[in-house]
Amino acid sequence: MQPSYDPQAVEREAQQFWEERRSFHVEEDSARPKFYCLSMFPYPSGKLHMGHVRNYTIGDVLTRYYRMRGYNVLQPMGWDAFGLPAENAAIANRVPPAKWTRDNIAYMKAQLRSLGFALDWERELATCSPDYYRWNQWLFTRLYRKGLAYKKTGVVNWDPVDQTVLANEQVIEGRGWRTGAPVEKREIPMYFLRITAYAEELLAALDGLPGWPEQVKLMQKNWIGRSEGVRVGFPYELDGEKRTLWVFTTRADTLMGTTFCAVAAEHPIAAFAARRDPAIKAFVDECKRGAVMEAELAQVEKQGMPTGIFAIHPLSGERLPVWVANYVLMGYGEGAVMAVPAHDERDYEFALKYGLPVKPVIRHPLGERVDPPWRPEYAEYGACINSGPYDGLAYQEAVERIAEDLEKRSLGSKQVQWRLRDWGISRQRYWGCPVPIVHCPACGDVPVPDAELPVKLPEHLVPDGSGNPLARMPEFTQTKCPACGAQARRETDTMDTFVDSSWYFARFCCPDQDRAMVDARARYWMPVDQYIGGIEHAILHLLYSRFFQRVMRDEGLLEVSEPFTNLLTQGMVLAESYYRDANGRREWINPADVVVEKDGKGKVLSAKTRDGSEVIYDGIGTMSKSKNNGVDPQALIDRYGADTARFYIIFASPPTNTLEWSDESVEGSYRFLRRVWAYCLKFSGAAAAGEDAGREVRFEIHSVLKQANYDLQKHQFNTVASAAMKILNALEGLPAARGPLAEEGLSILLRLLSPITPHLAHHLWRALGFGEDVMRAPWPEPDAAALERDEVELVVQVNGKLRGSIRVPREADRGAIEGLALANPNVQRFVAGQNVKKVVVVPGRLVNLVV
RNA sequence: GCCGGAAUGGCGGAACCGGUAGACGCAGCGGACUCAAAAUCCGCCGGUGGCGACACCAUGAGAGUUCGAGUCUCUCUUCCGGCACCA
Repeated sequence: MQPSYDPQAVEREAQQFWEERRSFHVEEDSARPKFYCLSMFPYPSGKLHMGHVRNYTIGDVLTRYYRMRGYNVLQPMGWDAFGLPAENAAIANRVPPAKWTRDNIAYMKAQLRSLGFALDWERELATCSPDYYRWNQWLFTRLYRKGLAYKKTGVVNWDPVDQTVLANEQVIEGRGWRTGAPVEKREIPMYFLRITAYAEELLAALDGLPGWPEQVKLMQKNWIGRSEGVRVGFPYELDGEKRTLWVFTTRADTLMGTTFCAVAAEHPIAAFAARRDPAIKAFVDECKRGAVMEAELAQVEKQGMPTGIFAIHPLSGERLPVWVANYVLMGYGEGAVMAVPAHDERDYEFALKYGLPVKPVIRHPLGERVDPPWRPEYAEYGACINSGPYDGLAYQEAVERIAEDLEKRSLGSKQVQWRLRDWGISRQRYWGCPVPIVHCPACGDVPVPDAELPVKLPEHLVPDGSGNPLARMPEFTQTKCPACGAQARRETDTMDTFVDSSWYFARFCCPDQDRAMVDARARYWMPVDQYIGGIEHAILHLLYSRFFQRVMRDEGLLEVSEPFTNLLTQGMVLAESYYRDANGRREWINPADVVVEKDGKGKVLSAKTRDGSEVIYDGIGTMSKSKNNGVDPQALIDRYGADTARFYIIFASPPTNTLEWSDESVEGSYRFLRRVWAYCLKFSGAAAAGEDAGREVRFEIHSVLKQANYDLQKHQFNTVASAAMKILNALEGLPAARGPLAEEGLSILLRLLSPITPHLAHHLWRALGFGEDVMRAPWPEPDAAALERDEVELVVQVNGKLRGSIRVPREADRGAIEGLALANPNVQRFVAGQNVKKVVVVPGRLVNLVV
């Protein structure tokens, strides 16, 4: 053995060993249980960031652990390679997105290799490859023919100066990121996938996912948003023509309290009113300005205008004014609401602002009156009042009766409403998968036939920020109609990159299949047994993938309905940020360049740059370019090696928590690995002693191992790293450097470490002669005999407060325990002269005397 | 605004079913080794009081359930993630 730990040499040697043996290549094998372990594939943004390293380290720990437990483990890797950043880079550097993307992939792949992940690189795929995206196109044409893909208008952010559609991310405070021009909403034709057709199933099936975190299931449930209510029609007249204004409500019991109706700015009534009244037109135009983000819309001040149109209450016959209001969303329900100010907070605020009547119709916990300010009790359920024939009815009954009465008049019925909207997949961008449609003047929209797929994206174009360069390329746009052969124009929109990532996990099972989207191998590997990725994907990506899995199932491509059996959502990686004032602007200083001074207790006194100028601490937050607080994983690997990086990331925090970066703790992890090396060195050089003392040490090692195995099941890997430290501490306490117990303990330690620090464990396992390949050794299990004890320690409490402890034989009965507890001198002090009313004995833990 | 989380020493975290709060590590302090430094090793390390045995306080804040609450219930505060075109 080398006298000191040289991570670079150890890692080079281990990686070479694995590569020569194709250690991570797997095939279908019916003799062993399969385990498909998948981490979310990266967007090739340039270089790995710490979040990637964390994600893939967690996945790798699981992969290596399951391998050692005897599973046939698939862990693949690929590239989510289409997307906006490549176009931004193209605009900035005048490089084609294809080249930029492929260069990034090459660099990041080398980084992933240097981290020693047990990845089957023979399955690598990139979504920007025609071999991959042709199956997006193929599936799209199937869905189009089934009506599960269709065209309608959708709303986009429009930059009037660049004449370009902007992503939400490109809208900064309501303005275009490059032009600074106020962004407008614009309606354009787009293709949609009918995810709502699967809403019911996507919701119901959440109950069958015990391996998913409750919080994610709850978020998806709320996102899908099933609500039962009543669709209500309010008749009105426009230019003498009879029409009905439809609304949806979950509170039909409050229908008699409706004092006005409100419609979204995009609603036909608003459009009509705007045509005859310039003031309304100005207001509607104002509502249509600004970006499409819901978070922004929900926070603007509630505003509205009367349209001058009146609708008739379907039951009372009252004339109700119809308003346009900015808080009504066109995308949800009917784009119109019945307003019941007495029992809805938003309606109440609006009514108060514009002097509209408030009519209480529910007896709420505070009584029958509704007086300002708004109280949440006003919205609670209660018996109907001021509601004519419905007076006295409770919620459920009132809804039934009102729905019946509406149905008799053909002005409503009970209905289920979903919050989930169909998925608009058209993007007016270049670097994406072309939508395989041809527009023919005679035949309309014609899907591209299978034989002509893929519709290849030309790779040499360089976008400039205005419009889609594909649209300016006649070689691409001009084509023949596949149906009639006439001159036709090819669609230039590309697909949302979420389409690419909604089925890549199935393609990893058979990436070389060129005749079908997936084959029988996908039926062997799917579903993914363990999926690992950021919590930020809890809704969109995971819901789209569940949708695609079902679509592919219904196409006969896959058997199972759920793509991911178990889900682990990792926390974000955070870092401190520092800035100094540079002429009124904040100049962000990378934490690596900041020297922090602390007081005797470790509290931060001051922070300075290396050249001595004072900087201001801005707290802890996600690593971002804007705050210049990113820690480059490469610097870490170069300095300490991959194993230290991996160990630190696992040790610092449980996988689901945020991880706060600390350079000092990295140093501590490195120190531990050096200690492991030093101990092994001492062990290898020592003569074997016959016996080493230590029933206690053996008990310690095996109980730590037992706990570590339990923690692995729970995916609490930080305490597994702690367990490795505890075992080393225990071994270092042994009198002899080498003996049977040292040997046993070391073999446990190295196997326990091997999923976390695989290179080090690989090297030491071989160097100490335990075997050829630690990955092929069985996972260590605690020895029941080592865990047996004759005596146990019990804590003694008086009235729940700790007063002492006693040692009792393992088999001691209640009476004996009670006697020993009372005999304890300190316990006596607190019990003396008082009646013991009750004695609680928790076996193996404590005795509580209640006096 | 709506939906979902989180909060424990100076710091990251541990505490399995409601049963010894602070495992393991970082930082800090003291010491050994050294000409010196680094590295390494040993000891201390939530707060207050006490020579000490020990006592009291303490898991974001406030209430509640319980023999016993970091853990369960309610209210609140702060921070984080998502909100459909960032991925």
